[in-house]
Amino acid sequence: MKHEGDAKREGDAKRGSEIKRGTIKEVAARAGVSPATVSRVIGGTYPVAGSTRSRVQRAMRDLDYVVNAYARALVASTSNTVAFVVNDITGAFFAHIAMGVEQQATAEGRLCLVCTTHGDPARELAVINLMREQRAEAVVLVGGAPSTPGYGERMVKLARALDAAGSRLVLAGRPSLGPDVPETVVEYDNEGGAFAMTSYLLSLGHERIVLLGTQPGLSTSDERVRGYERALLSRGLTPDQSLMVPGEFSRESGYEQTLRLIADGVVFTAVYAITDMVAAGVLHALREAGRRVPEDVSVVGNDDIPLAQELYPALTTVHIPHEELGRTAVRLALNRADHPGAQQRTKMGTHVVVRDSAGPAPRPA
Amino acid sequence: MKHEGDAKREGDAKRGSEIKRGTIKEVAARAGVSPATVSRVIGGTYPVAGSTRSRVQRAMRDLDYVVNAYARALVASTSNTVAFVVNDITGAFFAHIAMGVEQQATAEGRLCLVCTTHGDPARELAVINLMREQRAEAVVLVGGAPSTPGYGERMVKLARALDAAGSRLVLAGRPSLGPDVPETVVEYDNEGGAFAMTSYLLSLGHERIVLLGTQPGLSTSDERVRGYERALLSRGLTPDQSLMVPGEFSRESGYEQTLRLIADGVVFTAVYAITDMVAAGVLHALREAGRRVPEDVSVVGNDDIPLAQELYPALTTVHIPHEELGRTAVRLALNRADHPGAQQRTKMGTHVVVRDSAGPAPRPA
DNA sequence: TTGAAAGCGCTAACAT
DNA sequence: ATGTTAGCGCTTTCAA
Repeated sequence: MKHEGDAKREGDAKRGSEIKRGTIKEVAARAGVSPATVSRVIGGTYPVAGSTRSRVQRAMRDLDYVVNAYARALVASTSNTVAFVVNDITGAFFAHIAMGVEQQATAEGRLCLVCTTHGDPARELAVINLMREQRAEAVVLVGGAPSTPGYGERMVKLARALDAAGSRLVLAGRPSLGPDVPETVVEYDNEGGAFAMTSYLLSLGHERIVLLGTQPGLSTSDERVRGYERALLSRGLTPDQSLMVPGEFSRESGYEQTLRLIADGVVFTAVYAITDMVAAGVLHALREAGRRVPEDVSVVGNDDIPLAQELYPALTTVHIPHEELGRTAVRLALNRADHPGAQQRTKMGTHVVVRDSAGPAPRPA
Repeated sequence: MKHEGDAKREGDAKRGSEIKRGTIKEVAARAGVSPATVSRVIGGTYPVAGSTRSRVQRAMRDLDYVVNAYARALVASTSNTVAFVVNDITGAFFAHIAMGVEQQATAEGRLCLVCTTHGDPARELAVINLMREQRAEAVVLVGGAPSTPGYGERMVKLARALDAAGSRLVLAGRPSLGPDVPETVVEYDNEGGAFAMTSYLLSLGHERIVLLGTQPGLSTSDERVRGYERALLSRGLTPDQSLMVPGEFSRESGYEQTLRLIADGVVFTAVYAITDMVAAGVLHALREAGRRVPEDVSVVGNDDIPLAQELYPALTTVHIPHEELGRTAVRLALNRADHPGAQQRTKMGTHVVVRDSAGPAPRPA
């Protein structure tokens, strides 16, 4: 009905022309052939006489014809579409993975659907169903997973449903749902990165290292916490709960929590911000508080988003191969039919990138 | 054929089950009603007896049924899809506009298709055609337009083609194609922002202001150049070609061009970087060269991406209402049928955000 | 090499 | 309130 309205109004404005979407039939009529022949010309995968072909092509050009992707998808029962679901396109972390996803999808001749969830698990589930309606060939979930009760089971169900329909659930940067779930997962070594980073700080002589911005229940956060604790323990240190401070993955949170730590008189010589964005806030707060980085306090981050290089001092952080991760995820998912034996679960490496924001622990005054 | 292969392999793995996508017919059979009734239950816009309704809903749940968006779109001849075409999702500038687009599209019940062009006009044209196939309700082009010869005409053709098919070409942050083109354009006041920023620097006593990163032919760049020149002229100053240096919209370019200026011995007291990213490079180069900001040199940017606040010193820049722009673009495009009189061309305001990177011009030594 | 016809899954008249 | 029928635009047997 909406389109009726459309047509009428536009009709008034432009001497009675209806909304016309050229169809294969019209092309056929104009070229004096049957629709089937036009279809064959379009498909290109079937013998058509040269003269007929050019007549048809001519007609298509004259009518400025474009195929109807829906009609085609309906009969082909494949959509050439990859969907990706992201927390927030705006964040550099997500954006770079998304970039990889889009690149690979395009390279494989697919279109990309995006949806954002803003961290809402319910919305995530809803969105995946939308993608199911769209018959997306793969649904890529980007970034850390919540672990609210019941969430896991529902995801498993969705994974199976997608699988049954010939589609695929892809987890990029989040943990597997279980051993028997039909899924493609590409993780990165969160725990290893956190372990390496914490070890690095320890090797610089730091012992009271704040881990800032933990979010219990979020996979990304939990894994980093584990790496941090493991590094401490392996040096014979006991993780101090008062040094592990929860917070959001945001600049503001980093800023506020740091000010609070200082106000509370907590003693520390290094801050491991759980995210580069958080680190940005930490740096800001320390500067305001008159503490020098890295002379008085060392600050490190995690993710190695482009911002890390721009911060002052340039941020030492854990590098994650964002784009590569996105590309791999899509590649695995789309080619699984052709390589039945191929591994559908991969973990990519991470490593510490040393810049200027961390230095030796200051001597106790 | 690809799916045949799929099915066979999966079949081998999982005791002979075919790929099955539940259809409305199966639901109907299970509920003991006709397909039409199921359709009515789904649509919800038609009277159905309570008992029948619940039987149908039961069947849908049992079969884990989801509608086929393609079949639906085919008959409804509307896709519920908005496409957006972007240079590079990774850039904060694009990402924030994209965010606005996605938000509004979602709010209006549409799905989002994304494509990236990486600045290639040919690819842009190709992508728009893809969107035409997808019958997207609106195709949103985000960011500055190239002005290669012939490009304009082809865009006009596409705008008309989309219009004829009931779709809409939307230009977000790029100039109109012409007065009689069926398009929705939401610009922002590029020239005004550049004028205001340049005036601000002039008012601080700067006279030799470098404009760094111009790209002749790119709409965004050209407009900013105009604003810069107009501000100078209105103070009786003549724009000095040697102070307008071309470059890419990137950090690296800002860095290199600044070093080159210094090496060449060009005299200046302020740098107006055409983009915040460029400004980041400028700051870096100046720091390396031992020039203090803002004491020795003032630096300002344009766009007000989040990075601007993180830079040290925090960057004075021109604010652009990115998300608002994206939202407005989609809103106008989707609601044009309901508000036939509504303006389809808008220009949003920009303004200078004063932070710490610009100060009074230094006294000549 | 080409055409005719069937049908993909759904909705929307038109009947009942 | 529900069922029947006829397509939407395309691809794909099956014939010719």
